[in-house]
Amino acid sequence: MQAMSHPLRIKILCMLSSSEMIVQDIVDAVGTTQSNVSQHLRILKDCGIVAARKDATRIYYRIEDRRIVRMITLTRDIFCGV
Amino acid sequence: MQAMSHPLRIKILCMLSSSEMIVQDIVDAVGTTQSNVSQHLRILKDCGIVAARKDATRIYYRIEDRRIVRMITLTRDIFCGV
DNA sequence: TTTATATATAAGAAATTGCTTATATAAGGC
DNA sequence: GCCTTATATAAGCAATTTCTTATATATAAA
Repeated sequence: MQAMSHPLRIKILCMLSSSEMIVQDIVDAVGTTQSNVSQHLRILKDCGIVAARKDATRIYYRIEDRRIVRMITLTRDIFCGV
Repeated sequence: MQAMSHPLRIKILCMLSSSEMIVQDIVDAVGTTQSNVSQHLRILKDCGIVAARKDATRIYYRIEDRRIVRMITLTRDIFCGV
């Protein structure tokens, strides 16, 4: 849960809860450095919250567990107004 | 969400999700100092996650929002095995 | 084989968080 | 009033987290 509770990581998880994304698109969307995003993704991956698949040079990240998606949705409902 | 994601605060919220409690009982249950618990409770209160009511010298803490309870329950389901 | 693109990792400074210790406040009992 | 109990707050150190900068790896393209 601590892994999910960083503003940037929540933002990433919100995006990933609708579809998988490659790193570069996440970088563009959140507006920070590639290195920073990579490090946050690693934290999420190490906890098993996201999974990655490789396609040539690109790496797609996604949320595997449907319950994590539910949790993100619930969080958004509560804190971003229903 | 960050406010909820500290081990001790999750423990406190788990307990509060079943019933309101006074500070001293929380202190006894989690096994740390009174000061430490007070500080964690303040963080939770400042975010509006818990509310307090006073009865003479005792202060009862509780979770007001049912959705917070749902969130704690969901978290427990996910991370403590269904 | 060199270059460019996509991503990951390492290292260290800066910022934040958490805990401890000490003190403050408030209420009740003597 | 003074003592005790319940709780809160303040200050400072320790630990953790975050971001930046630099470098590494891997694949594709030229």
